[in-house]
Parts: sequence; C-alpha cells; structure tokens
Amino acid sequence: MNLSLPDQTMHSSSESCLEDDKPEVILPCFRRNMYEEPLAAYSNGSIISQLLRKTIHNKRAIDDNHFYLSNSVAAADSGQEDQSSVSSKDSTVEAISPSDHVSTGVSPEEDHPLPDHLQAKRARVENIIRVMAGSPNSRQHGDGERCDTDAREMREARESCRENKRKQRLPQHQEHNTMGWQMNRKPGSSCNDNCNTKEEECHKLKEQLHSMQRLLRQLQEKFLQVYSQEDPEFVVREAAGADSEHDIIGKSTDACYISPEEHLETNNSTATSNCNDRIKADSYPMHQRESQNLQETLKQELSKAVNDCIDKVFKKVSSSTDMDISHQQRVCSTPEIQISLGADRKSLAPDHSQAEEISKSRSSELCESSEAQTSQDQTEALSLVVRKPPVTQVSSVTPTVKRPYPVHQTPFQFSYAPPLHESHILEHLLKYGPHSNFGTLPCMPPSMDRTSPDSVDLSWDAVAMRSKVASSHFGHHHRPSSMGAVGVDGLCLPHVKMESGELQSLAERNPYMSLNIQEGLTPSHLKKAKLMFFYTRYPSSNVLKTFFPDVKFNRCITSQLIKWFSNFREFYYIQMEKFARQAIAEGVHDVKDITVSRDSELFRALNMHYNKANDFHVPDRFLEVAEITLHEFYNAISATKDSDSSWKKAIYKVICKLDSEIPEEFKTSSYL
DNA sequence: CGTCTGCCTG
DNA sequence: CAGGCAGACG
Repeated sequence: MNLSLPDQTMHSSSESCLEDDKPEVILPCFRRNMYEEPLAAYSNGSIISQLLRKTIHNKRAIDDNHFYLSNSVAAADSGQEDQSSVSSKDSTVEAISPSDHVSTGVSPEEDHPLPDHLQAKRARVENIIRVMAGSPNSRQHGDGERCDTDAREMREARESCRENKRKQRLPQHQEHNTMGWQMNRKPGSSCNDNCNTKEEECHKLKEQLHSMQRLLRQLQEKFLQVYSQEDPEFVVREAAGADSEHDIIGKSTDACYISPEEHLETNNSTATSNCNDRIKADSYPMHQRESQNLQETLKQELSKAVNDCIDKVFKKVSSSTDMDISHQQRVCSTPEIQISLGADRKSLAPDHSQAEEISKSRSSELCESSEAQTSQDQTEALSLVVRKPPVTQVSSVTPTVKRPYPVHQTPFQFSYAPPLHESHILEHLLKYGPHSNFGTLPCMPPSMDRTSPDSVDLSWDAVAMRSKVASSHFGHHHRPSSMGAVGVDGLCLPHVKMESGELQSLAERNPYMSLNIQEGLTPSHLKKAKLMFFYTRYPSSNVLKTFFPDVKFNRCITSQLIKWFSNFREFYYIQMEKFARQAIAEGVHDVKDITVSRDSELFRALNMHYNKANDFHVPDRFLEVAEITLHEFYNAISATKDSDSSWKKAIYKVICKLDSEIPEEFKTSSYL
C-alpha cells in the first residue's frame, strides 16, 4: 500500500533529523533506536547531561524493559539481529544517523530488570505492533536462518521504513515474542510452519493495520476539512499520516491534538473504537490470554489517550480565559500531549519545505513514540541541554535554529508506559528546572536556548505564557515561520485561525521568533524596553519587532512600545534639563566641568528609572550619551535658547543620532 | 491619510 | 505609564 510513501517519509524525516540535529541535537527519530540513542547521547553529552540522563534513564529503564522481554535474549540475539537488520536499517536511513550507529549493540535495558509481567506485556504489545508493521526482522530473528529468505522478501516488500528504529532493536525481543506465540499456537510446528503462520498473521495484521490507517486518514481528513484550510500544514500532515502505516496510534493521537474540540470528540471516539476492534482482530491468532491482555492494554491506553486529548481540548475551549497559561503549560507538559512534540520539532525546525515530510514522519513517529518516546525524548532533551549550555551572553546569534527547549521532547506517552509520564516530567524538571517554559521551547533561537536553561528568562516567558492569545498564536504563527517553529502548534494547541499575516511575516523575517508570542506587553517587556533604552532612545518599529520576538505585533502593541520609549525619553530629557539647570544654578561655567559618571546623581536617577533592580550593567556608551545630552541642555539653557518653544528639538536631533546597537542578547525573548 | 513624535495631563 | 491631542512627515 503505502509502502513507498512511508519510506519516503521516514527517510525524509530521519534525514532531516539527522541533518538538523547534527551532533549536538540528537533528534530522536522516534522509531529508531530509541533504546540505543540514550547511550549514544551519553557519549556525546556532557557530564551533567549524562548525570541527568542517568536519572531519567533509570526511570525509563522500567519502561524499556517492558518492551524487551529479557536482556539476555537481547544480548544473545543482538549480534545476529544487528547484522540482519543492518540492511533494513541502512535502507531506512537510520543507519545514516551518527547517533544510531553509536547505539547499536548496547541497550539501555540491560541495566534494568523488570517485572516479568510487565515485560511480557510490553513484549506482546511490541510484538503485535511489529507484526502489523510486517517487520521482516521479527521473523528472521524469530525463525532463524531458515526463514531468512522469507524474511528478506518480506523485508524488501515492506522495505520499510516502518521497521525503523524500533525494529532494529526489536528483533531481539521480537524473537522472543514471536516464538512464544508460535509455541502456544503450534507447539510442534517447525520453523517453516512458523514462518508460514507468521506470514499469515502478518498479512492479517497488515490488513487490519491498513484498515486502521484508512480510518485514521478519514479522521484526519475530516479534521483537515475543518481546520486545514487555514493551515496548509495540516494537509500535509494528513497526507503523511495516511501514508505512514506505522503509527496508527500515533496518528490517532496526532489527530486528536490537531483536531479541534468537537470533531475530536466524535472522531476520536470512532477512531478509538476502530482501533480497538482492529486490535482485537489482530490478536485473535494469538493466544487467548495474550490477546486479551493485549486488547485490554491497548484499549485502555487508547481510550486513555483519547480521553486525555478530549479532556484537554475541552478544557481549553471551556476556559477560554484560563486556558492561557496554565492550560498551555499543562498541555505541553502533559505526557500525552507531548507526543508529537519531539517529532514536530524535528520536522518543523528543518524547514518549511520539509513540512510535508515532517508531518508524515511525525505521524509515524508518533506511533513508535509510545515506545521510543522515553529514550528518544530524553536523548534529545539531554543533548540539547548539554549543548546549549551557557552560551555567552553576547552571542553571535546564529541563524540556525537549534532545537528549542526540549520541554516537549517527550513524545507522546501513549499507552504502554504510563509510568513514564511522571518520569518525563521529572526529567523535564531536572533538565530545565521548574521554570522551563514550554512556550519558548520549540522555536527558541540559539540565544534563547542558552538563556532559558538558566532560567534567566523565566519571568519573561512565564509572563508571556500568561498572555491569553499566546496559546492560540503559538502554533499558527510559528509554523509558517521559517524558523522552524516547530510543531507544537498542531499538537498541543488547537488550531486557531491566523489572525493576521503580521506575525507570520514577522516570524519569517525574524529568526528569533519564539513560540511564546503573545498579544500583550508584559511587565517583563517593559523592563526589557527600559534596558534597551540604554542603547537606543529612538528605536524604530522594526527594531522593536526584532527585539521583541515574543510579542505579537499589531498597531496597538507597536504604539504602546513606541509610547514607552517616548515616555522614557520624556523622563530622560526632563532629568537632563533638570540637571543642566541645576549645574547652571550651581555656577558651573564650563561645560567640561559637567560630567556624567556612574556616581553622578543624574546617573543614579536614570538608573533608578530604567534599571531599578540595578541588575543590569549600564553600558558606558549610555553615560557618554547622557553627558552629551546634558551638555546640550546646558549649552542651550546657557544660551537662553530655552525661551524658544521648540528649543529642545535641536537637542533631540543630536541625541537621536547617538543610538547604539542593541546587543543580540536582547533579541532573545527570554532576555532578562 | 496614517504614522510617528512630543507635549500635556491624569 | 497611558490617553489625548496636535504637529510633522511621506
């Protein structure tokens, strides 16, 4: 069916990921070696990151273990598997990624023992998924060499991508699972028999999978119809989703996120039921018990996810006011919602052009995400955190869009590892601290990234988050932006119609566009503006737009910002005039006797006004400008020019030319 | 005509 | 610091 498409998608996504991620950012290709990734990350990561990772890892381990029946098995098979799977891997691009390579062989799971039942459960689920995907690996490994041929054929047929990352590793586990099943069904069956049966199963599963996909596609289409019109990406995404066979679940979840409230409801419910049915059918061949368990698990998970989705959506809708911050955060932070974030980020960040593929990959990734999420997410986050590190304040803001905050990194916590949710949250906290703002995450420019980790901009972002509109604008504005504002939009937030092209255009030309675009100016913005006044007394609207990337500019906002600076100037000139007159009154005869230093009363007054917290080092240039201004006033007053109603204008003209460049740091929405 | 600016006022 | 107003500019 969609084999070709999925592959492409996969490739593109994975490739993009790799490219984008580079060594620093390990965009987890969710499907890939999620398990392996962590290790790879370690190698690259800093000590701190490693430590963090470890912590996280431990938590995760449990989940991972679920997937893998036994370490020993995995280890034993690993050799064969890797080799056998290599071909598929390579074909799938996965091999391309450096991170992947690293990962091969070592599995995080090894460290952690898991409860048997959990393992078994996980293994079953995974197995089923695999089978559905029709992964050759599973057969190969499970059946052994004899089946190799068949397996290869299958492989080729499916080619795919679906095997993706997971599969690489899956083989080991799979073997287990498959074998187990087979045994149950046909104790005496030979390998060949097993192969045949497996194939049959695979076919069945595949068919089911396809039908499920169709259903999903339909759902997505529906959504699209309603919302996509405004959002082109939607279409893309939809298409992608349809193409990718893997993530039925992912798709559904994705759809949920994307989908608006009402539609979500209906669609989700239907989707869920459908999925469940499919699952049932799939499981028939398997042992009753197993199938039942699986069914239960899947059902629960699916329903849970769907419910969560719906709940969230409704919450958002219902509390239009409240939704703002708290909700947003929640949404983003919630594991369920996080689902696609990681993927989105990846995909989006790369480029617009890739949007389509991204969307596709996203959907597919989502499916796997349930499993992979853990490791992958973490990996990303860790890597990010580590890399971003404390960049110097004065940064050369590189245009390249770095992966923003990992906040969302946790992909979708689907069903399998409910426990992960907590761990993810903890992870997040560990990495970013309690303040980490979700809003800034995705699109944060490099500079922002650096700062935010430090919680420097906490107040800023936090404030921003509160902005009512923020959430809505979020997604939309970002996407369009070339920045790579990633996909948080569709995922977490309901699609809101673009209000104006302003933001979009702004985003496009403003590399620093951040996610937390808000409509209103916050006290943080005021503070920032005041500090900026030390550099520029007459900022142009363009400058303001550039340096307030997290503000959704409209006439009002622009006027307000301009007004602020007008007020700043007013105060500034008043002080100047005041001190100039004071100097004259004090009998100062030479302008040269008038200086402005950090000890000056004038400076204190100004600093008190623009830098009340005194936590900002006022640039020397400002002192110079202040002195010049003071001299101007002194001279003018001395010359009794003040008798002219517009005598100050001459001074303004002089001063307006003294603006200096604003440090790049200010471009960071999170500055401060 | 809209925008920006400055001044005045609260 | 915001509103209102008026003047200058393109």
